[in-house]
Amino acid sequence: MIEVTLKDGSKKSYQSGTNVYDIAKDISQGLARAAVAAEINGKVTDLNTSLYEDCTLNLLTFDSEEGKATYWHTASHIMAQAVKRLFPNVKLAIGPSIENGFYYDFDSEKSFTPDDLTKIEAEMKKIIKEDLPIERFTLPRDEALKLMENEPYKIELINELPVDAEISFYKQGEFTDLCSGPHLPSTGKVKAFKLIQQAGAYWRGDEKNKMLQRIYGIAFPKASQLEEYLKMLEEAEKRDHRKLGKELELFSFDEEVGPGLVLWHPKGARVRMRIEDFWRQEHIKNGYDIVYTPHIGRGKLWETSGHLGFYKEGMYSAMDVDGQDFYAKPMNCPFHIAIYKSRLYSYRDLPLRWAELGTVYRYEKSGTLHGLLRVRGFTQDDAHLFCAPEQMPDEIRRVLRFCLYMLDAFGFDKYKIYLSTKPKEKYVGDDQMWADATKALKEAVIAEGLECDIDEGGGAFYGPKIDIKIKDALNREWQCSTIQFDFNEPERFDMTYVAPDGTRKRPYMIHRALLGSIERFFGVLTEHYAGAFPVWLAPVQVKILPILESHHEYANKIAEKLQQLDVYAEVDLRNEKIGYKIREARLEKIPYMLIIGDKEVENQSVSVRSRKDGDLGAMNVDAFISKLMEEIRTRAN
RNA sequence: GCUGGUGUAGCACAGUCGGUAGUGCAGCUGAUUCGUAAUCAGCAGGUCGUGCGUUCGAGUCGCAUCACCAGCUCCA
Repeated sequence: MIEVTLKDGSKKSYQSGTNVYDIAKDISQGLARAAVAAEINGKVTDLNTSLYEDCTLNLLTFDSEEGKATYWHTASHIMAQAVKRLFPNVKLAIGPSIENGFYYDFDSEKSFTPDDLTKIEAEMKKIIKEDLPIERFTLPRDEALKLMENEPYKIELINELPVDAEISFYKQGEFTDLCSGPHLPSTGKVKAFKLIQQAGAYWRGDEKNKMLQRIYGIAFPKASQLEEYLKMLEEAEKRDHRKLGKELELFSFDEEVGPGLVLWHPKGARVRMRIEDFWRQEHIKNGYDIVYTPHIGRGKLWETSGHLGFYKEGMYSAMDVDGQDFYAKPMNCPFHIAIYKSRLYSYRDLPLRWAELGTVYRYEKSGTLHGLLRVRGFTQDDAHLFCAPEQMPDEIRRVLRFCLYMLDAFGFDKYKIYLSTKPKEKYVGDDQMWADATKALKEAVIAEGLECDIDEGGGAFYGPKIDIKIKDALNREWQCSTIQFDFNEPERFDMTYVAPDGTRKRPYMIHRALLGSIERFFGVLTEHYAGAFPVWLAPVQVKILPILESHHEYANKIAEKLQQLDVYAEVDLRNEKIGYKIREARLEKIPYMLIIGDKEVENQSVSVRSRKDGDLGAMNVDAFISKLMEEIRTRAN
């Protein structure tokens, strides 16, 4: 007999060799039905694992992260089995679970059409109905290779497994796949599923490799959960900044102007100006100076900076100016360095913090453009910090704190921080510099009580960096803030400062963007607020709705008063019913509506309707104004 | 750039078997003078993304191209 300790701490005895699934049934039929995998002594494994020793056992349901992963992984195997049945010549690559569902990559002569996906779905339903038991087995390497002799990608994977690795397979009916598991006990466990889309994907994510056919899917234990998920996607679509940008007249693209080139409409520009005004104010408060630099620069500059060597594919081709090459800037740094180089700086002048809302142009592959989130011309909220080595750790902490303050001001409380360290091969600067800089970055993150993912070797060749990514409506991460060391350019431009001992020393240079690019930031911000910007950012902050023509004069007077206070106020003078005007103002997501009728004119008051709380009743005009101004001043969310 | 999909009025969409285009909203005009999410009527609006081809005839079929959408790769 063995003793099994359950999650709640209770212990039960079973015959050695008892299957986990049977234990689940012994605990309760409901649990057995809901269980998808088991955690034995902390290790996630199949439900039909037999136990031979005392252990702790935790039964995982779909609700757990591991449970979902197992469920989706099995769904991907079912899909692969269906594809193999329908298209026997297709070769299998890999098919993992992902954050939202699963995919499987196939090497197929033809790509799958939407029609094929329907057929595959039908075949999957059959496989689920067959309720094939899923069995795990292991093989020694030579036998494993023999078994997979017709699957070249699997051969490649087996050959790369460490010598001592256990090579496991999962078999369901006629279908066997190399897989470490775990899996559901049988195919019938998968209930509701849907194949979402087909897409091309390079083998191992490398552009140089063959493009495979990937099919994405999602699965749930209940049909209602699938429906809910699909509904959630629909809801997310409503928050899409591209859709809102059109509806709220914030920005547009024009085919004739060119892809990835943003046209900011008056309403979008109003929001942008508020962002930029705030940004400028805060930079001045934080010890920055503002600089302005040109949009193009001589070829020589980009040669010195190294951009023509390392970043050429991101730059637009040269324009001829009096027989010389000039390039549109993909980055602002060489110009800021040029300002630095215009005179001699002493250690007493450091640190220097120079910021610019610098508009840059970068060539992005056509397939990567995405609304405001990836464009070809954008304005970075750029700054460069030049400091002495001993000032560096302090500067990093400062800039990180500033960064978090900015994100917080815009209501972002969920983001992910990545720390990228020295690349394995190509890099500049000595190891000590890299170590110091990386340490400073890491300590700054820790000092702020935050966590970060380490992207080992993911730094640029010129220095380590911290990136902060924010998620869009569909949960996709977009890099906004970035703090990057640069060991390259100070060297290339031979930047120096005079040290206390009179010698020339090389300053540390740090690139940083807090919002990233105004375009991208505005895009994620729009999705974050679902277009309902807080009062301080709203393109129309107050809309005044007179009921009758006789109220127009008073309404205009209030609008004027608000405009004098730098408030975006509009009056709806149309000959429409009040309900209609309110409906439109609501669709425009305007934070405050002032309804003006006989009563208001008589009492010199306004009836306030807020976007958030509805009808607030009548209010003295000055009382409303001070409430509004306070909300703007505090940038209430 | 690659794989697949989409492109019809300002916006959201319909358009059968190939027979020269419709609906709703918005717009304009008129009527309506009204208190917290849509008053009524009339009018106007389109080289069906663009080009070439097949056909007696193309929004519809084929090819090319541009743009957009999802994903891959890349990145603020």
